[in-house]
Formats: sequence, C-alpha cells, structure tokens
Amino acid sequence: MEMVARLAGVSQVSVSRALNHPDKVAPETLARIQEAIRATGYVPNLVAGALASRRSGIIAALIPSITNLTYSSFLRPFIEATRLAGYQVILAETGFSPDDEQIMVQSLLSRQPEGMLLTGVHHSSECRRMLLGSGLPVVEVWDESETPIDVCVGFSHWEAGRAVARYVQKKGYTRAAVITAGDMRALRRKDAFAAELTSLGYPSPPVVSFDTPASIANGRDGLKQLLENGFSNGVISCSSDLLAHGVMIEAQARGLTIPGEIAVIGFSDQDFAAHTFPSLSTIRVDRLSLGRRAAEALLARIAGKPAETRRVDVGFEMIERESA
Amino acid sequence: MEMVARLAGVSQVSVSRALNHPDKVAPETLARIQEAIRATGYVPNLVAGALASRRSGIIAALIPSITNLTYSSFLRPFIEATRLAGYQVILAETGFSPDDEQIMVQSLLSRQPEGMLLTGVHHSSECRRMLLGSGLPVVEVWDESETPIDVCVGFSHWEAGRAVARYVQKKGYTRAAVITAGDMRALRRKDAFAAELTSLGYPSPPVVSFDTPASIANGRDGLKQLLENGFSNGVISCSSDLLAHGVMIEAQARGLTIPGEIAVIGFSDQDFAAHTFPSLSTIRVDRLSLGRRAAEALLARIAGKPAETRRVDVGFEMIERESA
DNA sequence: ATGAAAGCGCTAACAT
DNA sequence: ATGTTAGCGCTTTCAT
Repeated sequence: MEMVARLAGVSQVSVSRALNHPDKVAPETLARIQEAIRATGYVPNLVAGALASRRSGIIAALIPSITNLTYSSFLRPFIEATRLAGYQVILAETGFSPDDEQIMVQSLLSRQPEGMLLTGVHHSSECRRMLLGSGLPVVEVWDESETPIDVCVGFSHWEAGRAVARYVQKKGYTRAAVITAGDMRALRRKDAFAAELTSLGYPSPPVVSFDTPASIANGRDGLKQLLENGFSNGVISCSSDLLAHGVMIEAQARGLTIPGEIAVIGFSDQDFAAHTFPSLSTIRVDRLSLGRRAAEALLARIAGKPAETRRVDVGFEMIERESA
Repeated sequence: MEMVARLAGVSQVSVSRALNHPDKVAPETLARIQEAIRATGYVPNLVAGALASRRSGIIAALIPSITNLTYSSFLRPFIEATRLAGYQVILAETGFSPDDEQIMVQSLLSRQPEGMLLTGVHHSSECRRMLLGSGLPVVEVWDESETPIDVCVGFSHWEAGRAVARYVQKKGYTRAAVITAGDMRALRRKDAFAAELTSLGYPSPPVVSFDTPASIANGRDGLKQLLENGFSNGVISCSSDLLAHGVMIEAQARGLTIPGEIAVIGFSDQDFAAHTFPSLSTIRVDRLSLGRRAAEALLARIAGKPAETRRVDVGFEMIERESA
C-alpha cells in the first residue's frame, strides 16, 4: 500500500481511503491511485484490514453434511447472498454431532466472524453459552425454536409430520409405515406422523430407522424390512425423497405397483421428485428461499438492526403427485 | 491475552507461547496459564495472530457447484484433511464460469490464504497469471494438466471417454449414443468416446447435450430426444450417473427393457449407482481418495516440500453392472 | 524459561 | 480533500 501511495504521489492513508471510501477522495486522485494499483498489481491484505477495522468480513457456517443436498441446497443461496453483501464464508461440517459442532464453533469464533449460521436448534449447552456470551449474530436454520440463540429461520418439523398423516387419511390409506433417517429432525417428523395417525384412529405405524445417511440403498432395504415384517398394501412415509426413491426402486424390482400396492411419500421435494416414475408425492420445503432469508436475517443482525422478528417460518407444502 | 497473563502472573508473551509452543514453557507455568484461560473463557484472536505470524491458517477452495455431488464429494475429505492439519476452508462457488472464478480468486487472495484448491485446469489467463505471480501453493483437481499452475490431482477425462467406448465394443453393442452435460470435462469425455468409437469402426454417435446441470429430468428428456430421432436398441453413454438414472426412469416409463432395448452407462459411480434397478454400469472415480490426496499434496507444498510429483493421477475404473 | 521491544499492514480518529 | 498519529491483538526476535 505504501508502494502504491508513492507511485500515485499520495500518502498511504489515501490509498486506504480510495479502497474503502472512494467518495471521500477527489475523483482525480482516485483515478491516479487506481492506476497505481493496477500498475503494481497490488492485492489488499484483508487480514490486516480486519484487525484494524474490527470487521473480519467473515461468516462461519456449520452444516451437518456437505454431500447431503438437504443442507447444501440452502447453503448455496446463503453463500451467494452473503457474498453479494461483501462476506466470505468459512464452512465446517459437523457430521450431526453436537460435540463436534461445539469444538468447531469454538475454533471458528477465533476467526472473529461477524455472524454464524448453525443448522438445527439442538446444540450442546456449552455451545449455546459460548455463542450467547459472544453476542455474535447467529442464525439457526432448518428447524424452529421457541428459544433461538438469536434468530431462527425454518419450519415446524412436527407440523410437517402431522401434515403427512392427514394426507394419508385424506387419500384413504388404511395401512401406513415409516422409513426414516436417525437425525433429530427426521425423528421428530416421524413422532408427529405417528401421533397424528394414532389420534386419527390408526394403529401405530411400523418404523424402520437408519443411522446412516439417507440413501437409495437404505430406502430399498427399508421396504425389504417392512415387507418381511408383513407390511403390504399401504403407504410409506419416508424422511427424505432419497429414501422414497429407494422404496420405489425396490418396489419396481419386486414387481409391486405404485401406488396400488405400495404408495410412497417423500420429504423436501428435491429436483428429481417430480421426475421419478411414478412422480413422487412429497413435502416441499423451499430451500432456496430459506437460504436467502437466513442470509437476510443474519445480515440485518450484523447491520445492528433490531431483531423484531427473531423467528421466521418459511413453512412447507404437501405436494400431491402420483406415488401416493 | 493481557488479562489471562495477569491472572496467571506471567507476561502476555508467555500466554502466546503457551498457546503456540507449549513445549517452550515450564510445565507448571503452562498449567497456570491454561487454568487462567479456562477461568476467563479467553478466545484467541486468530486474525491478529495471522497478521503477526504471516500465517493465516486459511485455505481457499473453489468448486463449480456446491449442490453437485461430483464436487462436494471430493470437497468433503479435502476439508476434513486440511482441518486436521489446522486449516479452515473458505469456500466459493464459481458456477462453471472462468470469469467469476477469476474475480473470486482475486477476492480470496486478499484473505492471505496459505493454499488454494481450484476445480479443473481451465482458468482465465489473468487468473493463472495472478496465481503464478503470487507464488501461492495451488492444487488443481478433477482433471489432469500438462502444465499445472502448481500441483494437479485428477485423472484423464480423455482416457475415461475412450474406456467407455472400448467397453461398448467389448459388450458387443452396435449402436451408441451420448447424453452429456455441457461442462468442459464432460464434453472432453464425449469427444474421446466418439473418437474412439469411430476408430473402432462405429459411426459417429448421436449426441444430446444440456447446458443446465446434470439431472434426472435431463436424463429423461435426453432419452426422449434420442428416441424421437430414431435411436433404438443401443447403448447410451451418459456424462453422469444422474443422467443415466434419468434415462433408466424414462425407459421404464416407456416399457423399454434395460439393457435389452436400451443399455445405459453412467459416470463417477455415485453411491446410488449400485442400487438402481437394474444396477448401473459406470466409470468409478475415487473422489474420497482424490480429496485426500489433493489435501496431502497442497499441505506438502505449504510445508515447503519440493514438488517432486506435480501431477497425481488417481485414475478411474470401469464398473460392469447390469445396465450395460 | 521468561520478558521487553518491535512490528505485522492496515483503518480510524483527529488534525490541517 | 489529504495527511499525521495511534493503535488493532497478536508473534517474533532478542535479551536476560
């Protein structure tokens, strides 16, 4: 910066100003400085800038899994929206473990981020304490909370589970089952589904639960297990479209008709859900909007705006297609 | 840090030492300092540390798309491996655009990263120039290059395309077609496939190419287009497992048998490929190993080790399953 | 083994 | 509109 300044015949401060507050520099000086920057190929040092200004321009994001579309599909618009606001994102993967999450939060905090995105609302108490104590703007996404750390953008997994149960009744199915991943939010939907079914007069549905990440393989295996345990002629509610797709493939391999013999409902409306054969009935969650609104909410908090709305509900929608 | 020092009855420097070089501090003093850190809830400021030490502990990673498993599946082990070495990753998404990539590289460079991961080997010349000029350790992945910027970990897309063609011949198919995404690497495989087929005496295969991201919907549409143009009783080489899966679904919807009437070959062996019905023949690329080795290579360069191997070929493998 | 001094490259008051 | 001065919170010599 000193070099650029000499080349432009100004002081080093003026270069800094030209970069950060170009309106506070005479147009002609500005041009000279910009030319000098070009000539020298000067690259500003944001680390030094961050230290001096106490604004790191960094946002930390923690998601359970990068390779899981559920999460990467809201992370993408989040990164994009924060980038347009001048922020860069440091990403960490928690693998669904609150303990690892806590360690990562701690380590990320030392980067002096200006905000943080957390997936879900279940964190270790130490983690909550650190975040609360730091006063850092935090947005929790993909779930809803009565007591968010700061702001929360998501939807009610409980209500989503109930909505599926009501849909099952509306469509007149008499038998129902569940195939689910083992994460807290999926299990909550499963519990709500079972509770609502029961209150509608159904027997408690058989449940197959997997601790491994949701996959087509698990979906196939899940249907196999249900059939072996005597399940037939009913609807299966899956905790993800991927599991549902697996169920469809297994049904097809066994020559079972869908939705005639086995009906299937997915969750989240991934882009392929409309294009399976038959097309997949599912719960749609607008992850693009969720990512954007999470960014908006966090940026507002960083800008110091009062958090009038600490809880944003992006809702969900039951999508009726052919599979159930 | 000053506070911690006072509490432990030492100087601020000793606290810094206790954190960075614990072996250079008397065990008893170390214990006192650690206790003081715990008591105060002190969180080190890595921004200041980075400025003073000139080591940011940051690695920048650029991938075309976060929501595309092709890329996120090598990014994951890369992030994990670099994390274990004490680094944090700033992620940026280029959307397949070399121009955007260049802008992002420039903006990322000002974070003083210690290394950078780039996807592919095709970059704007300005981008290459900046990186070369900066002397920053760079690893280019998912492709191979005669002239890497620094080090390169990938495989030959040309050879992969040829391998598929030879497989097609070996299996005795007489008609072949291609459905491909529009990115440079997929197109290169397509060209190699067509060239090899031709040299084996086949006619030039019909090609359907999509500019949108590979998807099941595109796969279905691709088969539809091929059939409308008179293609039948042959094998279709797809640039991704997702496209291949779409082809299988469309075939099923039309009552075409696989591989009898339509045979399908995918690319990359995503986890579902072994679990479709019928299972999907494909080219396997070990993305876990690729991510790890990219991290290894980059960390070695950061550690200043001479780059004896500037080019690492992780290879690929033709996986024979039922679909072709 | 520990401390004192200097400075990393920049920004934010405060002058002029 | 521009420059001067004083740090930001740490790490790194260098001394003791």
